[in-house]
Amino acid sequence: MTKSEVDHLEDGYRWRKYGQKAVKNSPYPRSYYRCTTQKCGVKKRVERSFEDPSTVITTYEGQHNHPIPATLRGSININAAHHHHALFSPSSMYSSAAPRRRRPVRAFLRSFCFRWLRLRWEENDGGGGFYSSRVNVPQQYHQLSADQYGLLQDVVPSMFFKQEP
DNA sequence: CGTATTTGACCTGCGC
DNA sequence: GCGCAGGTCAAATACG
Repeated sequence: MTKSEVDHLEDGYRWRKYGQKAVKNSPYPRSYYRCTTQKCGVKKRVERSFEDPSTVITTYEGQHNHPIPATLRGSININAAHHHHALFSPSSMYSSAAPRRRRPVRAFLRSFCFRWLRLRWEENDGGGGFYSSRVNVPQQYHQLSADQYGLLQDVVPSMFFKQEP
């Protein structure tokens, strides 16, 4: 979920739109995209929240079997960082004070973890919020820079979501 | 021209 | 079955 004026957020990959449908009980349509890289079956859905029209909901399905296209590497979403602030997106990897300076991934993960925990806490209904209070960032990710967001996207959810019995 | 998007038709699963 | 909702196809269209 991302606060954004624009519907389609730059995430480092190339997408081709293949459908759009009306969503019941919502004035906003849902768009369907496929990754344009051959043999990569990743899809995503994009829709605007009808409870909170200032946020867009992007749902990814599958895992990319290829790196981020070279033409987009290193220039992800720098401009968009001024217009919206994602809970977890490439734009949130750049500090607002110095948008063009990349933050180390480990620092980014810490701040993301904090925001994520706070959000879960705020919306806690007593039933479903599972979380870990500690984040162990695998060693191999310490040296990654923000332009390797695609790799992070694959590992971050498994680091943060801890299912409790 | 080649490539991406638009958009109504089509398909599929599900509840009744 | 039937109707609805979600998901996909593909011909037409737009656009560089």
